[in-house]
Amino acid sequence: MVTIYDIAAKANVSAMTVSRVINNTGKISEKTRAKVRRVMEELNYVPNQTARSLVLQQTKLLFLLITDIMNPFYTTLARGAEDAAKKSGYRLLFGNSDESLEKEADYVTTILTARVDGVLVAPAGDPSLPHLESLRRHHVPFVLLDREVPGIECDIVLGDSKDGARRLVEYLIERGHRRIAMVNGSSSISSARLRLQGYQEGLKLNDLPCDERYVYETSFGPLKDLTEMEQWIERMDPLPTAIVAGNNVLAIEAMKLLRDRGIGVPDDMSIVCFDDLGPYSESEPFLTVAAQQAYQFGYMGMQMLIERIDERGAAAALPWKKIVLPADLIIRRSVKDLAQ
Amino acid sequence: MVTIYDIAAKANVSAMTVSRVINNTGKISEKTRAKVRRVMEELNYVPNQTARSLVLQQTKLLFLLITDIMNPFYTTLARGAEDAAKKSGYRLLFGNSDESLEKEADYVTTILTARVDGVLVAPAGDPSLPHLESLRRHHVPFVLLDREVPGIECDIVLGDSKDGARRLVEYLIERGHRRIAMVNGSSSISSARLRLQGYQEGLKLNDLPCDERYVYETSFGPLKDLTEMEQWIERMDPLPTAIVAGNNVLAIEAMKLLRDRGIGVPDDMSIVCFDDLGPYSESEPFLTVAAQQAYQFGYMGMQMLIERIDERGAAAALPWKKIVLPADLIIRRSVKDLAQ
DNA sequence: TTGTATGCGTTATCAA
DNA sequence: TTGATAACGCATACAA
Repeated sequence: MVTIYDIAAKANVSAMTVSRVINNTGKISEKTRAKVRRVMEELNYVPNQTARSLVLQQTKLLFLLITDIMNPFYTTLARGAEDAAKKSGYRLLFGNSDESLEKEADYVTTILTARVDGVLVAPAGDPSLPHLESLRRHHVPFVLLDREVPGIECDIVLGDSKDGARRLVEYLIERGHRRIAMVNGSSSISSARLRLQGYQEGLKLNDLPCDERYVYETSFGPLKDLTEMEQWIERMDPLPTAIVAGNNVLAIEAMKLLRDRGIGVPDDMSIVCFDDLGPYSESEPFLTVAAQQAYQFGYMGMQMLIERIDERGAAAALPWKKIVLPADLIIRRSVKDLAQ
Repeated sequence: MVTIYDIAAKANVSAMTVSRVINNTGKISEKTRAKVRRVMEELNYVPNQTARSLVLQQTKLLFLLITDIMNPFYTTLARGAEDAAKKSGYRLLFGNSDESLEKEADYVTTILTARVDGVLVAPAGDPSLPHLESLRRHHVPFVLLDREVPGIECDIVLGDSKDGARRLVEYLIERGHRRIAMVNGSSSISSARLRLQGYQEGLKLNDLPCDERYVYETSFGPLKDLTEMEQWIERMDPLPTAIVAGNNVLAIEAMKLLRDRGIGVPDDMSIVCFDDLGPYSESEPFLTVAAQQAYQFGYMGMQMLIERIDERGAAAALPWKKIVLPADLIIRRSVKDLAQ
């Protein structure tokens, strides 16, 4: 490996002079600067970030941990985070926890040992608490995305899940739907809980009963086994006329199951969901969604994180910030108007 | 930061003893081992990978560079790479070049300075050559994915693009299509070139003319501006009865444009494409595709990479390996049978 | 404007 | 079975 000493020797200067040229610090004569530069090019020198990090105690590396790399919500969010990080001269690394606490724990280890300067985390759920405490204990600044974790105070970017879910339900009710079911993510996830609350609130505000057989709880993540959801659909009698899905993945999976049973959307069943579908949002049946501002989640979260890092060591710590982004109701064609 | 010396002091041993406990090397009495372990827990010690990498000259970190994090082909591939890396005790970091040479160059810098042990690269295209040469010059083992780059010899996992494209065309011809257009990625990308060749070959084998006005070249990546593609569609006279898309992104975008002009799929226009759509493969209109084994790309590529890393320093270097994975033709419902 | 000495946290080597 | 010392590649503080 070519080191700063190799450059120094070949350029007839000290290692320090080379270091100064690399970092543009101190005063260097143009002549030596040019000479050093030339030798660096010749030898294809690349500074060893490992050594640099060791002495500087910072890596200029940020980390984004998402829970489902197959979900357009998170990939769009990743693009936002990427752009914001780049703008501030940080590099960004990704990790994918797959909604698994175990993998999340693994990534926390990576993060800790890699000594990244900060982390953007979409936690797997409430049980992620020890992972976050671990980050906190080791003074790794982090910003939470999309999900709150009871027991930890921190900067966070959230969507207005309750409001969004309520609006989805009200939209359905306005179109004459009375039997509205919900398929949702795990209740150990704050956003899932809020979406359920919003759903229930929407029903109550319109004097509709909350039949718990119409609510099915599973995982937001990549679903391996759909037989349970299938059974749920079969058990519902009478069938609902509409289903609210807690996120886009669930909506897609539910639609597949319905289709397999000859139940078409929107003719035989209406479906709405949280989160848009990225590039696939305009595939039939043009799902009506409460679209979260995925890109902004990443972009604003990253800004908060970098702010937090830059102000590290400041006399008074800033109070924790919480950004709540509204969801946009995008009306497409997955809902049948029963009121006509 | 808690260091190995803090542990050593509190446990009344030397730093070396602590190091041995951490790494399970050398002979340690059970008593001291237990004592050291206890102190480590107490102080929440996490080894500093930065320091460790500096002395060991290896990071146990692998890198996966993809070109489009929004594309299910790459996210599925990423899952495969992740699984294979984990199996061998490596950690995996992701980067997203967005089909941009500039961002790719940036990530190469990250890779070089971060001293990762190896890289899986889906190159942006032929102009990626200098980036790969840079990796080679710095002895960073790498495996190419999905695209060849003329001028560099290395391990690589490819799809059989030419064969897949030809089969897509032949499928269309069998169903009575005669005017078949193609929208494709940049000709600076090997897989795009091969898909074009496969398309042309399919036509020629069936004595159909290759009208160059029926071929439109753009980018595989996130498309910002669709006006050019729109103009291409308008210019074609007569309209083709079918379009072959060089990848899934292009198929989706083309479909949107067609739909906006009132041209329905498959009734007014048939569409097929390379690459499946992940979770959205069963959205209407159920695209017929030449599905690549995305997960296998990642999994096998990662295996080759790790093999290469493990055998570094071996007397005789292994010859370069090339894996070509066939594409599976998945028939769904985006093609109209004109032959009936 | 340039150079010397030192330390970042860890492990390899050799000695005890 | 344990410990002292040096080294990994770089930047800070101070000296020249």
